[in-house]
Amino acid sequence: MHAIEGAAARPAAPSGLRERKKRRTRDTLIRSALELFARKGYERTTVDEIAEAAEVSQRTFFRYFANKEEVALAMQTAVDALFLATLRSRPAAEAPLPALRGAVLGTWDGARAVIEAVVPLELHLCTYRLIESTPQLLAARLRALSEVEERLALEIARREGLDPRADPRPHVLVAAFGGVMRVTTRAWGERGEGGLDDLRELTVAYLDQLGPALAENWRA
Amino acid sequence: MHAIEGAAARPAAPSGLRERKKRRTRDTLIRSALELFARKGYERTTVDEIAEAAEVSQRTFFRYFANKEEVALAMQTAVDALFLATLRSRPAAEAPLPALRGAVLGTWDGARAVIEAVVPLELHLCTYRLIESTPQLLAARLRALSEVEERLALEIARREGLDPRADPRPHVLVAAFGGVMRVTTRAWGERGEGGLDDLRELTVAYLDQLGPALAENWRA
DNA sequence: GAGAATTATGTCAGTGCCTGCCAATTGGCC
DNA sequence: GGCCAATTGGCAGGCACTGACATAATTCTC
Repeated sequence: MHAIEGAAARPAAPSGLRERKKRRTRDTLIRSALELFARKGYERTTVDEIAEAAEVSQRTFFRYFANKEEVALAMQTAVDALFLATLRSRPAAEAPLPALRGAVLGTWDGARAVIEAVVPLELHLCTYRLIESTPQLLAARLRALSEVEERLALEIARREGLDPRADPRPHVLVAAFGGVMRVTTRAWGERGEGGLDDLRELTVAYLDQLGPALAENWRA
Repeated sequence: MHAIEGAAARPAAPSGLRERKKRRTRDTLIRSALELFARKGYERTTVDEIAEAAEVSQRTFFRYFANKEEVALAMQTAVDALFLATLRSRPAAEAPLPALRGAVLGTWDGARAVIEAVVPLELHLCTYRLIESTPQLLAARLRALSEVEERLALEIARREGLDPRADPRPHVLVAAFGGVMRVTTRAWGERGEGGLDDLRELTVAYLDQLGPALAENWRA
């Protein structure tokens, strides 16, 4: 095991006993961690507790996750990979912003399956709010998002046949888009309740405000 | 001392011997830390070394800064406060986006003075790149920026007489603006060399791409 | 199917960040 | 000088994380 592999890593999964066992251990670690985090909070949960709940040693935990943050953000990372894959599958004729918008809306369906294969959906929604309310986790999440944005920008540049070093538009577009997505997630989290459908709805509403917000006169 | 106070905290600084000594200790800690970080890298510098260089105990270090990240980002925090103050001093008639743009450009001048009162400008520029290249610092910086953005959004809402809970435009605008600012800083850092003037120039160039990047057809 | 090669896991010791606690020192004020 | 309040230092300890080595489990090879 060199690094954490995306959900769709290799074309044909080796799927020996070893691989399946590793996947099970990893999933168990994630589930144990998210449950403990939801119950006692992130900072009040020690890695030792997570390892014990998953019935492995602390050292093994750190062989699966580089740090405590990584296990907390594991499902978000999986969804990020799905989002990127969805964008790549968009028709080449589509303009950049509609492609991003379409990809984000198209991701929710697949995301549900990816998540529920590991943890209950309810627990994942709890984690969203946990991240927003835990400074250290929010910081780590924002950093991960900035890496996603970088890859999105490269993909947009590729689609448009541009050199991302020469033309700032891919990075600028993705930065603006990413900013709106974060604000959306945050606003959704603050609303307290609400499921994935509400988040989807809010996403549309906020993205539609991007044009008007940049307009000179808001009173028009 | 309850918390870190902005550069312009109280109307009349008490300025007793005690206060001056505290400020000197704090500035010395920042300078010592940034020098060590620039020389040996962030992770390879221990808090003990910083404290020793500033001739205080480790315990005292943690009375001035909540953690190691905070001292690394101290100057950026000061500039953030200046930026917010600059925005507040903008004419009320100005539209949101021009006000943000004007504030960011107007901040550079004052920033130079604020910085050089504590550390050499050159060292501060080094720190910018250090942050970009140190995962933990970048994460902390992004989180701090998201807090700044929240306050910016509230200020924009106030200027426009809007309820930020009801109208998403302040948050959406600031998120897009903040995203572009981060991309700008990043691009500037990757260019290797370049001073504050280059950053200012790049800021203008990137902000001007915001409209075009959101347009449907980039080939027009 | 037995042994060899590979890989995952456990144990242990150690470093560094950070905190609570209490004693000692220092500055402010009469 | 002498009292009060604030600052500081030292110490013990918890927790995140890492390197090194031994052990146990798979997979490979014949």
